[in-house]
Amino acid sequence: MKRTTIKDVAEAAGVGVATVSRVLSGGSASDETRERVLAVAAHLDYRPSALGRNLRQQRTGGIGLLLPDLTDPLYGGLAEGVLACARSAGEPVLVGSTGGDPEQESELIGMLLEQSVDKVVAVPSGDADTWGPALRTGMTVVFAGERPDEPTEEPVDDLLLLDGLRSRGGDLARAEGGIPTVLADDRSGVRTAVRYLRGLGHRRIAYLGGPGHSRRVSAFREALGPLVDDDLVVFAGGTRDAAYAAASGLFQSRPDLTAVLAGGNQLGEAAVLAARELDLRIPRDLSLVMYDDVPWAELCSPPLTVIAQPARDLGYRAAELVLRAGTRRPRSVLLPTELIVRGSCGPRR
Amino acid sequence: MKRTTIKDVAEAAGVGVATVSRVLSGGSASDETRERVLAVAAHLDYRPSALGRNLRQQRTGGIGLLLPDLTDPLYGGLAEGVLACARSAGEPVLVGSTGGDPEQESELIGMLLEQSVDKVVAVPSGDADTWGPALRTGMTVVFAGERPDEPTEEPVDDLLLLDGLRSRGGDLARAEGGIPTVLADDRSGVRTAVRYLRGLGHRRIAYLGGPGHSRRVSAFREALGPLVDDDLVVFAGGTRDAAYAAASGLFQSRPDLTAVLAGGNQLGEAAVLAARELDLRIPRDLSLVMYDDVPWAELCSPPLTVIAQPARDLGYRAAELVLRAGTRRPRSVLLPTELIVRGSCGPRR
DNA sequence: GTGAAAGCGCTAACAC
DNA sequence: GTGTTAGCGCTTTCAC
Repeated sequence: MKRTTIKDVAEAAGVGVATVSRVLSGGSASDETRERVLAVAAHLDYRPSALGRNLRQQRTGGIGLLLPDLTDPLYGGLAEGVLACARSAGEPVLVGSTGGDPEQESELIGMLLEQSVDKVVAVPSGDADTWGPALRTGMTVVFAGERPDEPTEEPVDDLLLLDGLRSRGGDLARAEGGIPTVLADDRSGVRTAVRYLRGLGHRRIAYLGGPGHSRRVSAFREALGPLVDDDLVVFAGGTRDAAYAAASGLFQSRPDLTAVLAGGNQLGEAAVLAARELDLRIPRDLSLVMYDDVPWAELCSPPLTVIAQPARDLGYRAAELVLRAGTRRPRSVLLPTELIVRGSCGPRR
Repeated sequence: MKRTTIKDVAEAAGVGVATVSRVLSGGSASDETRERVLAVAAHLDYRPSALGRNLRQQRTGGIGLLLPDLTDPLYGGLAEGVLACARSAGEPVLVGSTGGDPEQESELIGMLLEQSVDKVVAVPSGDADTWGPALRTGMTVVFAGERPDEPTEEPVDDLLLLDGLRSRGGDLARAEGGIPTVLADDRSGVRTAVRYLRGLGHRRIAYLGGPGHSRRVSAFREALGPLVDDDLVVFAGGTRDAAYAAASGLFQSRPDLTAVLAGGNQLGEAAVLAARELDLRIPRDLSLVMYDDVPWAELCSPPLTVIAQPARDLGYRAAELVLRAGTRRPRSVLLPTELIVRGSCGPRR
């Protein structure tokens, strides 16, 4: 099963390969030639080989997408966004699932490098060490949805708010070693949620977090101010089991808490399950706000009050950024979150 | 930012390029040379370019993955399976999301062709027409999770049951124009569910289906026998809205039905929502069995009784098949389903 | 306007 | 055991 090459087309059309190449990439050629070439190409069902082109041009085109887990609807949505953008640009997308493990992430970066993929959108799991090699090779990378935890998390508003609603000082790029990032506005999302909870009378509010939540946590601390109780800020590993264990442990050790903010949908799931197991009624005994407006939040009983992030947009914008890089100087972007009030929060009992 | 090539390594190691190539692909070389080459390669952080190799070898390697929607946890799980298998084989994966639209599917196939990807795993949306071009070009394709509807659906057990539990006559490959397929055992899954429902006393059982459900429907009809009521078998398009409309319409037009089998998790979601809207209590007024054991099924109230398909395995096995093709003669595979009884079904009232 | 030819990074013959 | 060389399919000078 031999593939039709540019040479075949050239021969069949009685022209040189260069002419075919020109015609197909919109270069100049006499109308007559162009027509003939096009006809022949169509007739032979010719498809230019991306392999040959890319090798020649020293750039693969195509964008890599690395994320922790395709099973999580948040990342699924983000992936859909990336795919949508890539498709409209005619670029193929190479995906890898890291399981939240920096080591696997590192391996996958290696694989992308090997494939000469030089544009990557990632929901990062590793830190600077993991991404160093990629950057050093000249990869264009854009982080989406999350960014690596930083040793010292300074409470600086260093992002450019989307739509120019508000321009903030500085540039995230610097802080990130030059990696543009598309994030949901966690600070505002968390603040809104905390205010809502406080408005309901809650004072003992817990944060149930996962890996990479330093920004959310700092926003949480900031929003809660002097009310923070460090024992009420707990972190779970990346797995469902770890999340459940953390939630269950938290609820058992601190029966005095009256509200929880779950930093992600898997954590929310764990919280619901753990609460049910311990016979804590939501929202009577415990108010719950969950990050991510996944479809089941509405089906849950009671329907869950959530902080919605624009999953798909996160991916779309990141892909845009990575494709535009070089043309436009990439800037980080903050996308708005929304508090969707449903039925999982009640007044402090 | 120039990439290190095999030539650089060769020069730095004082050997020819062929030697480097040999050493790196495990060919023969003297211990001394091998060591030196390896050392130099490591030192230069050399990564062989897949581009060069693939062009030379006339096969891209890498597998394409086409599915309707990454947002659906079923497909997410399937994708994870494919990725896991591909990774252990060191193959990159190119994904495309078709939105269930044959036209987009067709375009994406074209893109894969252009990339010289010759192995693809797909949850197909289109039919023989859509996949013809791919096959004609010599692509190895394996369908997973679903297969194109066939004009005449004959109730023949033409699949090889997994684990040799039971060997069935014939070979799906023929019926599918030679395309091996990895499916969940819908016949048995549906039969089990229907029996369960009938055991509970239900007689007016509806099937809420989506695109590509011909196998499930025929299994449903078979399991229900003379009890089938054609008005109780309804189909929705691929969107959430369509699913909701279908569910709502069904419930309103046929208040006499007492049980529903939703043929997919989005349909199940729609059914729960529509029932709630119409103030039908589950399971008191209406018993529900849903296809796919998604995480939220357990969080729903009441927790949903489901037919679980091994999403991840579906993908993993399909990837295995597509990678092994050529070596082993590909055979279609049926994976078992499981009825997980939770709280969404009750006795006929 | 068009063709010939170089060469992208790699592997597989083929010589030595 | 190792080096030389010829392409894989394509784009891109550079002559004509």
